[in-house]
Amino acid sequence: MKSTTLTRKQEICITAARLFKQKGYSAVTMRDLAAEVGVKAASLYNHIASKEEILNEVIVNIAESFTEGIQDIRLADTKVAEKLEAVIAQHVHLTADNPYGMASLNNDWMHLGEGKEKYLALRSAYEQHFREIIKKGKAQNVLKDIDEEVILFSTLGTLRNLYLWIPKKADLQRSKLIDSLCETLLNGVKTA
Amino acid sequence: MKSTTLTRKQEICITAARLFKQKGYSAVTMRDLAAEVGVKAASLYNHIASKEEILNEVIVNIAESFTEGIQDIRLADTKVAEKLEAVIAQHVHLTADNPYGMASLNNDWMHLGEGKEKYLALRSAYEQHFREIIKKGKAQNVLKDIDEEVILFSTLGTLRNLYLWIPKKADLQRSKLIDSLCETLLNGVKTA
DNA sequence: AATATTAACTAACAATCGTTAGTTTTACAT
DNA sequence: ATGTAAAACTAACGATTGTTAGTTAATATT
Repeated sequence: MKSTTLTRKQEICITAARLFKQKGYSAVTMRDLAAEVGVKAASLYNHIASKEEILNEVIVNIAESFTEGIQDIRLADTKVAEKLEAVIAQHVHLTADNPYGMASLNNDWMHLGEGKEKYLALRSAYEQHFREIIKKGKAQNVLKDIDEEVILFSTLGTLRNLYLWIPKKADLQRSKLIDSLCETLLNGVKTA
Repeated sequence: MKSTTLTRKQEICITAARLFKQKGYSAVTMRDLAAEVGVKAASLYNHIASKEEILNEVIVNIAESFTEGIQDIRLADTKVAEKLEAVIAQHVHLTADNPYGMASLNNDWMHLGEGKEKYLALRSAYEQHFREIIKKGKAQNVLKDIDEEVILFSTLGTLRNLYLWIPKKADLQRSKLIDSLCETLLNGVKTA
């Protein structure tokens, strides 16, 4: 049943993600969501099992993309510098493709029910892959001798916030953004 | 009535901030908060006017500290490089002093009522001060010719996420953290 | 000791929450 | 045209929400 037209379920989840970004999961009611979809609240349950399932749908798919992506990057036969650039590029692409979902992933994951453990495992795995790339970079003297955790969370902090301002700068081309971010994050903002 | 012992109102707001970080403003009920304070829900209203007032109390004070601080930094008679380091240091200090409040400020500001405009004004002012420092840095060739907005939001992205991992790395000394962050954010992570 | 104030309590309110049941409409295959 | 399945609807449920009213216990002031 693959097609270019969206399933009603997909439409519900996409609309939900947009509302979740605006007000957070807990503040979005099924009646809010239904109104935005153009339907009564009860009708949503012809397509989804629960509010929580929507959140699962929104979050877990993205989390899987991120973790699978960085695993591929880590295992690829490339230099550390390229890996880091690839990680940045992946963040830009996945965020630009789904900025609303990224908001839920960042802010509403704690409201996941049965899927929470899976999400947390994916996040841990993601961070671990990232850490290993950084370790390798330090071992090869490609990266400075700065605390690994500082490098990790500093970089990740910027990348995890992309969802907040990518939508506001829609004019900025992805490739330009990726280049600027690589320069900023890897080489710094100060002149030599 | 200044003293080292906390007002009950302060105790409520501090407890609330901690819960807000865990579950978000909307998901924290007055009964949750009351239980954590060790009191019945109705008793909270002897000290606060509404749930919303608590959020105001938590957020607006911090926002004022940030904006006043960066204004001072911008207007001070210092070099741009020092200003940037001061901004980073301010973020570390204010976040370490109140990581829970920072979570609310980042994630729950949209639930402010009457105080929302004030918050948004403070945030805009903050970003504008930051932008001006960056502009000056570029004009003086202290900063590279990278898109101002990329520099601004990249740096701010990292700093705004400090609340997430400062509590997890309580052992890391503030001065060490500030140094590492300055190096990472300003000079980058790659070796020359 | 008597009084006034602060802050706790119980009980309940109207509103809203996610969700279910039962019914009617829509759309498509025969 | 007819039958079937998908998806909409109305109505309502029990639970929970923020908050108020009224009362009692504790604390401070005179």
